[in-house]
Amino acid sequence: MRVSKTQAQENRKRVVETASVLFRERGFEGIGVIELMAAAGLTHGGFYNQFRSKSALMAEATACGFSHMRTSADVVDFINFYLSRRHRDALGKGCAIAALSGDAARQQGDVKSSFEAGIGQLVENLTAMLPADTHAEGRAKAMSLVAQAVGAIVLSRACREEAPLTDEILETCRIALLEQYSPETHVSR
Amino acid sequence: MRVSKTQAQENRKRVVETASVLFRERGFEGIGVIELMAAAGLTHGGFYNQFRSKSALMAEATACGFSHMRTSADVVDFINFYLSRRHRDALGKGCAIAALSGDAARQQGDVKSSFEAGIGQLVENLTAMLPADTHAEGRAKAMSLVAQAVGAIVLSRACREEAPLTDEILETCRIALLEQYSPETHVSR
DNA sequence: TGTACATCAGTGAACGCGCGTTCACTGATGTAC
DNA sequence: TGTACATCAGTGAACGCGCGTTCACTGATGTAC
Repeated sequence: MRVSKTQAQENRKRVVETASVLFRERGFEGIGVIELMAAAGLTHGGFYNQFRSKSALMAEATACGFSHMRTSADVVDFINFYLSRRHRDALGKGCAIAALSGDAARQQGDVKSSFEAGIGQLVENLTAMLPADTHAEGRAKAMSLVAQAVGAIVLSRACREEAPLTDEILETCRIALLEQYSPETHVSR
Repeated sequence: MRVSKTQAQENRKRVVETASVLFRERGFEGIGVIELMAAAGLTHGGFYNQFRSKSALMAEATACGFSHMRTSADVVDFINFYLSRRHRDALGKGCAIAALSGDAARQQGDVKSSFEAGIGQLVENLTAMLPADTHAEGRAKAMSLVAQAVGAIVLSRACREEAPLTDEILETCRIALLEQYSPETHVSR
């Protein structure tokens, strides 16, 4: 059953978006092509009409999991969102960097390139928000911030949800980051 | 062919240690029972004499990838080692927290418990090395440090090795951490 | 100490299963006239 | 505008493969006498 070109485009887009969520939730190896296509309301046979391989979809789907990040108004906003229980618990809707960096380390160049772009963009966005004498200084600050934010979420997620450590890491790092990057703001504990 | 009890103990230990390295290198899903046992010089059939399941080995093998961490003499030592190219590139011999936290988030409670213990121990070790007025303050500092260190390695590893970003993240965070946690020491750039 | 036998660490074939990928087919869409 | 046909997005069976796990078996170890 052939489908109109616009319909086909929409289907393709839906596959990428569905994959983006499911990869973040379960990892690249945690979801297969068949289940993925079914989740997008299609059967698996058509997959290779649209994508060269599963790996190609990984690269494309990952790239689409970064864009959400731009919604933060300022650094305080970003820190409070990124290091929140809500973000930690919403794997599929959260930051792809935090959810998939570990997996990315074992993937091919195309997937890693997506991550470089995503990390680079996040760092740039934050650089623009941070006060600094030089661009280099701002960029260095942004990079430290991102590393600590990503590290905190990753560590927090590696703990059982009933373990006190999972919240302790998140809260401790959130407060530390607010004090470091926005010292004039009152830190709510 | 039965084997002496001490030999059997040694074999079991070798399996755990081999698994510990291979899991860090390839992830929990990246290596199977058959290849794993072969790497330890055994065949796969005996696996279930020694372990309840692959998942049980994951928990045990992970725990054994944390102990290396205690060799650092002080915080400067730790930071310079942890955020080094050498550590980043030696996945199998490096810190299990950095190598497997992403995978751990999708594992069962037993594996996560191992991570909690590993993270907790690393934080404690660093707390003892950091100057602080109260234990709570030292612990908070240690946690921030660990989050940034782990985040930096994870992000660095998600980049292609030829991408400038991979070294930039590592060096930027290393310098930032040295300045934060050991301000009196001269930072070598 | 020597002999007979039970134990059990390790072997390797086999299990069902889900994976990524291929392919002949279907039938609505898009196009040439 | 209407008709005939080529295109190709999507279908679903099938492929080989490697996975985690099971199990009947082997034969040296450990033990009871």
